[in-house]
Parts: sequence; C-alpha cells; structure tokens
Amino acid sequence: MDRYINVVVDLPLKNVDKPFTYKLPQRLSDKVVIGDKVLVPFGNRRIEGYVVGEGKKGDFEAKEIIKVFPFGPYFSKKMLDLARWISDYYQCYLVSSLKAMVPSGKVKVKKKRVVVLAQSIKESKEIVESLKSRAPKQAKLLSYLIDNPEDRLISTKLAQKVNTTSSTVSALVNKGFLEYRNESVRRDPFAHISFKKTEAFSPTSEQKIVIKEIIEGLKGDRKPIMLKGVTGSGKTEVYLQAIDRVLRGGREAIVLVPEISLTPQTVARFKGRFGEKVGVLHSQLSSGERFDEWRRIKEGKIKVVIGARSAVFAPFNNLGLIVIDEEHESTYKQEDHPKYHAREVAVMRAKKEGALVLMGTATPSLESYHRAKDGKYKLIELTKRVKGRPLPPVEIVDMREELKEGNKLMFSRSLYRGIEQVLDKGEQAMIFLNRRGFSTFVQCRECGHVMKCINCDLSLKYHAQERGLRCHYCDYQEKVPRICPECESLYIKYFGVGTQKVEESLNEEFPTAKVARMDVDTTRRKGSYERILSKFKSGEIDILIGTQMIAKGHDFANVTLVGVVTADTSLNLPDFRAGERTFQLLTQVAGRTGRGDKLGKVIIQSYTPDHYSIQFAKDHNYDNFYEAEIAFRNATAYPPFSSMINIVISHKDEAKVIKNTNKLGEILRSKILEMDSEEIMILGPVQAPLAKVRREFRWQIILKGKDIGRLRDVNNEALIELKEIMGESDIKVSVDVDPLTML
DNA sequence: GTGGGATCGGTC
DNA sequence: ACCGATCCCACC
Repeated sequence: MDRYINVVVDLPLKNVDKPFTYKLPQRLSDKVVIGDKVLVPFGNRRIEGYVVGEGKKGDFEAKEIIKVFPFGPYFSKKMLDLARWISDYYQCYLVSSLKAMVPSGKVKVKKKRVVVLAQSIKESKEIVESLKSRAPKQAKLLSYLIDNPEDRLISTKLAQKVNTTSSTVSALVNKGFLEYRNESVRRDPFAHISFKKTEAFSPTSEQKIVIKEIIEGLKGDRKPIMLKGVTGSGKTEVYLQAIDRVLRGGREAIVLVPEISLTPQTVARFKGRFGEKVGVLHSQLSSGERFDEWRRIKEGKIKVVIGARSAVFAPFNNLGLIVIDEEHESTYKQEDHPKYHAREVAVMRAKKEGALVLMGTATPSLESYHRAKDGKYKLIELTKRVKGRPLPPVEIVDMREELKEGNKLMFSRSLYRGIEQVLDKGEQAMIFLNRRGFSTFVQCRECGHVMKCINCDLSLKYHAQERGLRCHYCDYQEKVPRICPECESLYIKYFGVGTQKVEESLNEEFPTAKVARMDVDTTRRKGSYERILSKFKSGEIDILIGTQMIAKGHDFANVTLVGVVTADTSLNLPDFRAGERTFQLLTQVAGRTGRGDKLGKVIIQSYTPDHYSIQFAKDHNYDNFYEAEIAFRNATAYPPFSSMINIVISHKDEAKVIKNTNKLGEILRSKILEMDSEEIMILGPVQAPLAKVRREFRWQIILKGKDIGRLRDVNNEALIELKEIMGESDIKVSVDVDPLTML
C-alpha cells in the first residue's frame, strides 16, 4: 500500500501556496511525519518543502519524495495550526509562516576532533609515572586529562593548557595513550559569560498578591494576564517566580523581551535563577547557534527560552507560560513577511496549547489595556517601586516661554542648571532626544501651533523637494505659511534637531563635561553598544545623549537627571499613535533615574506642554492618560475601535505604481459600494511616506473598519481583480494587517 | 521562480 | 510554411 503525503514547497508564490501530494518511496514509507522537511521534485527542479499532512492518490501522477532532512519534525501539529492561523490573519503564504518557525540557514551539527584518554584512569596513571622522567611534557598533559575528564578539547587547546604544542598530543596518540574522537559540540552563544547563581527574593506584599493571582491563572482559566507595574516595581522577579512554578509543574516557559533588552545582563538574570535550563533565541545568533539552541529546546534540555519576537515559536511540546515583557513595544511586530505581532501570536499559541500569557509593562498598549478593561485579559497591578523608592519628580518646561525670555538655546534654563548641578556633584545625566531620521514637522515657536492636516488632524510633513506641506494619510497639500496662521508670528520653525546637534551644543556649553552619544550611528559596530554603556556605568562619561536606545531597561544608580530635549518630536509624528508613543517614551525615560539611593529628577522640554500625553507623564499617571487617549481613538475610530490594513504597491516604474494603486482604489471603492456598507473606510491612494526605497516607488492604500475579517476579504477580492484587469505580474503588493506604522 | 508549450507576428 | 520572441501557466 503506497503512502502519500502533502507538502508545501518553499516558493513564496500565490500559485503554489497550497499542498502538493507526493508519494513516499518504500524505504521512507514509515519514516515521514507532519513537520518533516523534505526535498521534492518540482517541475524540472528539486525544491525544499514541509510535510503538512497525509495525502491520497489523486488524478495526477504523484512524484516521489527525494529525501527527508534529519533533525525533524520541524514543527508539531499544533504549530502547523498556528502557522495556518498566521497565514490567514496576516495574509501571507503558509510556507512563509512555517519558515518563521523553523531554524533557517544551514542545519548542521558542528563536530570537533577532541582528545580523550585511550586507557582507563588507572592505567593512565601508571603511564604518567613511566613518562615522568623521559617525557615530562607528555606526563603533564596526560595527568591534566586524568584530573579534568570532563574537558573536551581539541588538540591545540589541550596543549595550551599545559604550555606545550599539539605535537606532544600526537606523540601520545601514536603511543596509544590518547585517542581522537569526533564529538558534536554545542555552539553556546553565552559561553564566555559566567552566571552567578541567585536565589528568589522574598517578594514584597504587593508582589505576593500578584504572584498568587498568576498561579491561580496557571491552574485555572488561563486567561491572558496583563501585569501593569510602574518602572522599578520588580516585574522581572514576578516573572522569575511564575516561571519557577511552571517548571516545577513539569512545563516550559518562553520569555519574550524587546530586541534591545536582550543583553547579557538580562540573560544572566534568568540563567542565574534557572541555570543550564535557560536557552536564548534571537536574530543576532549565527544560524549555527540558533540551530543548536533550537535543537536543545526540542530535546528537552532547555526549559526556559528567553528571546526576541521569534522566540514565540520555540519548539516546546509542553508549554505552560509565555511572558511578554514590555508588552507595548513595537519591536514585537515583524517588519517583513509574515508581518505578525508576537503578542497576538503568543495569545493564539497559548490558547491552542493551554498555556498562560503574562504580559508586563508600565505603559500598556491601548489595544491591550482596552482588552483588559473589557475583561478579555485579567488585569493585575504593581503600584510601588521596590524599597519604597519614589518615582522621580517631573518638571515640564514650556519652551515658548524660554524663547520669549530670550533663550534661544535648545536647553531651557532649568535643564541648563540641572546639568550644571549634576556635574558639580559628580553625578550623571542622560539627555534624551527621539529624533527620527526623516520626519520633520513645522511649528510656530511663538504660540506652539503645529501645521496640521485639515482632514486628518495629523501633523503635516515637510517635503523638501517641493518645499511644501503634505499629509501622508489623505494627500492634502499646502504651502508652508510665511506667518503663523494662529498668531501671525514670523517665527516658523522646521523641526529637525538631531542627537548630533545636541552633542555639539553640550560640548560648547559644558566644555569640561565628558559627553557621549548613543544612537544608531554610534552603535553600528559590534560591541560599541556595550562599550558606551560600560563607560557610562564606570563614570567615564558624565552625560549620555541618546535616542530610544537609552530609554529602556538600564539601571544606573548614579543618574540623577534625565532631560528630554523636546517631547514634541514623537508627539508630532503623522501617526495616530503619536500620543501613545510619547507617553510611553516619557514614562520610560523618566524611569531611568532615581533607581539608586540618590533622588532623581526629570526635566521635559516641550512647545506643547499642555498636551495630555505630556501632562499625564508628569504625574506618571497611566490611567488618566488612557482615558484621554481612548476617547480620542473612539472619536476618530482608530484602533482599538477599528482594524486597519495597509496595502503598499511598489515598482521601479512610478507611473505603473500610480496606475495600479489608483485602479486598486477604484476596485475597493466599488466593492465597498456594492456591499452597501459604511463600515469600511479607504484612506488613499497616496504616496507612501517612504516614497522611494531602493529605487522602487511606493504608493499605499489604507483600509480601516470594524471587522478585520471583512477588511481582509475585500482586500483579497480586490487584489485578485486587480491582477485580472491589469494583468501585471511584476508589481509588488505588500499587505500589512494591523500595521503599527504606515511607513 | 522557471521551463515548456501555446501563441503571435515577422520573414523567406 | 517556418522560426524566434513573448505570453501563459502548471508545477503533485
């Protein structure tokens, strides 16, 4: 009886996004399971594919599988279900979702030729005695191996241990006292770091309650838990104790952290508690390292995985808990296909596998907090910092007043004084500026008025080419006004101050201070990130200037001042999440100070100091912020009150792009008209904010509506129709479901 | 994506 | 009628 199996081939193409049926040759008939990676004939080529199910003989002649790759299966039945959900929800090919789950690149076990004793310990000891006088080096080497039988070293490394060369080793091998053996080795990404064993802290009374609730969640309904805890309230300790519980119950845990927090210190914290059971998965690992960690998870050697976004796919079979630290972080959304959000995938995976999701943050995303308030997630809170440390006082400086008083510096008098004092006392300051490369906005320096789109109430973006203002949601355009439309002042300013300019200015104003800058430009080289941080920690640097990079997680006891050069940069981004981002950022930055025994202080400069995102950050008051922001989202029907899909069309030929995007817009509009529904809105077509990327022009259409399923359906039908009408196969269409940014 | 067969149009 | 370029489409 022939056995047939269904395989999805590794070609990201619409036409082949379905299973193909292959016959198993006799020799493999009982060796193939779902999740195996196989090599199959496809057309006149050989192609890799993944087994997704049993097949049956059809009305075509099935070809035979060529080979099955080792180390399979690469995914379980449940993970296949999850991949199907991702493909369906995020509109991507099944094979793309599957490939996100499996280790990529060359899948090989690394081997090395190690040197081991050829005789028993007892015999070897006798040999040592006999060698002592005539060949002392050989004797020394041999006794080293007797004393350290666990060492699995290659010839040169072993020779180094006793200050000799590998010829000593080969002499011993020739005499039959030692032998070479090929052993597989693990590529350990953290081999060079030592971990100090740590014990659980005794929890604060607040932490105790929270931990109890989590344990109840683990045993009970496993409804996702939102842990809202102020910065410095000890969320990590809560995670550690929850994980401990899960491990004791014989299950496994995944800890997702934002890429930027995945530092050796973070890993050390987990390894310190759980030792060798901890594994790490992230994009910086070499493909070999990633494969080894992946295999150790599968083999059950690892019980806790800590990693970035993709670690949500760790191949555990008895998953009990997924922790999502800093739940609101936008790095959890994958930027390329499949454009999944790790938080959503985690919730779905946990549901399928009976695990609990625990997401923690000081500043929940609006989406998640809304769900928590709706009862879809369980909300628990940590309101106090550990050791009773207070949250630092926050001072908001109105930069309009500074200008009126004749201060044209980028530092207010207050921040200037603050820096002076810090330098006097030998303490440290962090100066934060969130300057995004291309986005600038136009603002009146006298009254703070920002030029906004009349249709969207979003800030207009300055386009240098045409020297005009433009809304990238609806394409509304206007000229840059010569005088402020609000107060008729002539002080119209194009904002675009970057960290470099701040550095220059600090050096001018405080020539004796040691200033360093940390942003994408200064940390591009490997290790430079750690180097800057360790210099700051050791006190070699007085003032650290930086972008978001310095806002996260770091714990510097001597930092007593945090300055935000302008809170407006992120606030005036043309994005409905600008207010949310600003609040999150300010809250996080503020959390960087007052973590030691000294009191900290935060100074935020702004031209729009009355904005609720800034005002509520001053009081560290998330709930008030949430109420204001959710009202705005409700009024404007933005998420969480609607869903969105961003469709970007790109091609080298701009005319082609415009033609296709316009046509797609027409098709979408007529479809929505047919549906006789007011529910779906179409924004665009407009030129994408990143209008040209790698010589390709980009235009986009945004769909917005209550029902994500309907949005997807309309989008799908429209894209099929577009292809029929235009018949163009070479234009690129990229679909982003629940986009976090429209760029 | 890619090769092969169908299709179209130009050329001897 | 024959041949190369282009289109189309199936690939199990």
